[in-house]
Amino acid sequence: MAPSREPDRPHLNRWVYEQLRDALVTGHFVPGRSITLRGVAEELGVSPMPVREALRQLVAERALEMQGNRRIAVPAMSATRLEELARARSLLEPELAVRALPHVDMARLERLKSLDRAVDAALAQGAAEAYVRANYEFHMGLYRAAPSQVLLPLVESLWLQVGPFLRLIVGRLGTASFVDRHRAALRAIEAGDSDRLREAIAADIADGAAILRAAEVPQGRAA
Amino acid sequence: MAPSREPDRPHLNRWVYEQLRDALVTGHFVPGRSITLRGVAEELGVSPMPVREALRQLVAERALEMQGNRRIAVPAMSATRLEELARARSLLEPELAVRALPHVDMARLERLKSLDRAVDAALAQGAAEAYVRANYEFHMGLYRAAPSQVLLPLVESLWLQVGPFLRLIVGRLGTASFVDRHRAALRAIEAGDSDRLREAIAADIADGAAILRAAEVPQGRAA
DNA sequence: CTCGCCACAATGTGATCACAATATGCTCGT
DNA sequence: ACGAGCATATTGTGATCACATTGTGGCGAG
Repeated sequence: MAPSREPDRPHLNRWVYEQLRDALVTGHFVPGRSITLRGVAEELGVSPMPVREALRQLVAERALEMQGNRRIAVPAMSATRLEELARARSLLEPELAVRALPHVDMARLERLKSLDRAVDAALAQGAAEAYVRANYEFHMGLYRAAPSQVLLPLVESLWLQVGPFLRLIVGRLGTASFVDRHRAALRAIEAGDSDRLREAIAADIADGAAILRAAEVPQGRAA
Repeated sequence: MAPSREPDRPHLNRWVYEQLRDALVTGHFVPGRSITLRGVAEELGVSPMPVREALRQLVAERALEMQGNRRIAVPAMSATRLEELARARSLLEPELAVRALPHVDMARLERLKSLDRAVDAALAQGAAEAYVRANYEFHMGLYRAAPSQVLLPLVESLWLQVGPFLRLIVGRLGTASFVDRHRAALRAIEAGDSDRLREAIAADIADGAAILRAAEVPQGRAA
C-alpha cells in the first residue's frame, strides 16, 4: 500500500481513508482477502483508531464488507453483483454526466483530454494499474463538475465497488481487450450535446460490463 | 428519541445505529439542528464510542452531514437537492421494485397490504409520524424482497436523506395533501405485472416529489 | 450602549487499555 | 498418520483519558 505522503496531522482520519480508497480503486486489495485493523494501522504508521473510522466508512459505502465473524474484507464479486453494479451505473452515470456537462469549463476539458491520453498510453503499454487509475480519474473528473450532493456520492460508491474487481480482471486479461471509449464522450462534451454524451457514457459502461461478464467471474478468494 | 428497547450488549454499535436511523426516518431530528456526540451518548445511556461509529456511518450514508467545523447535523434541504433526490429515486426504485417482484411471496404480500392499510389509517387520522413510518416500511418492505447487494443500499441511503425532510413537510402541511398511491403497486404485484409495477412506483415518487416541491422548501434551520 | 476581546466550556479526534469472541496451531489420543 | 480437542494469539469493540479546536458568554473599553 505504501503511504504516498506523510500523514497530515490535522485530518489523519481523512488521510487514512484516502489511502485506503486509492488502494481499493487501484486494486491493491484483493477481493476475499481480509483486512485487519491493526495491520493497516501499523503499515500506515498510525494508531488503530483512525483506521477504525476509515474502515467503517468504507464498509458503509459498500467498498468493504463486514463478514459475519466481524472480519472486514473486500467483497467477493459474483455474476449477479456484477450485473447489478453495471445496471446501477448505467442508470446513474449518464444522468450525472449530463448534469456535469454545463459545468465543464475549458480547464476541466483539458484535464479530461489529458486523462484520456493517459488512458490510451496505459492501454498501449499494457499498464494495468495506470489504466484503471486513469479511467477512474477520467470518469470522476467529469462527474465532479456537476454540483451534485446526491448522485455523485452514489456513483462514487459504485466505483469503489467495481474498482478492486476491475483491477483484478485487467491484470488477468491484460489491456488488449479494452478499447478507449472516451473519445465519443469528449466530442459530445465539446459539442455540448447532452444526448450524445448520455449515449457515450452508457456505451462505455455497457462495453466494460460486457468484457467483465465475458471474463468468467473468479471466486474472489483467488490471488 | 427515547430508546425503544434496552441496548443489546452484543451489537451495541448496531443498536445505536438503528436508534438513530429510526429517529431520522420518523423525523425526530430536525434539518439544521446539530447533533452532539456526547449528547446522544448520554440520551441513549451508552458511552460516546458506539455513537461515534454510528454517526460516522450515517454521515457516510449521507443521512447526516459533517459541517466544516466538524459538527454533525441533519443536512439542510434545498430545492436542488430535493430535485436530485427525486430524480435518483425515480431512476433506482422502479428498477429495484421490478427486481423484488418475483421474490414477493404470499406472506410478504400480506404484510405489504397491512402496511398499506396502516398508511391509509394514518392519512385519515392525520397522524404524521405514523404515516411517514408506514410509508417507509411499505416501500422498503417491497424492495427488501429483492436479493440486491447494490441497488438496495443505494435506495436506503436515499430514503435516509428524504426522511427528515418528508416528516417536516407532512407535519407542516398535514396529511390532507397526500393520497395513497400504493394501491396500483399492490395490484401490479398481485398480477405479477412488471411494467405496471414500474409505472406505479414511478408515479408514487413523482407524486410525492410534486407535493414536496410545491411546499416551498423551508430554510432547514427552522424548528 | 455597543463592539471587540478574552476566558471558559464543550466538542470531535487520537491514543491506550481491557475484554470477549474468534481464529490458529499444537498436542494428544487413537 | 490423521483428526479432534484445547491452549494461545489475534482481532474487533467499548471505555476512558488527553488534547487541540471551536463555539459561547461575559467583561471591559470606547
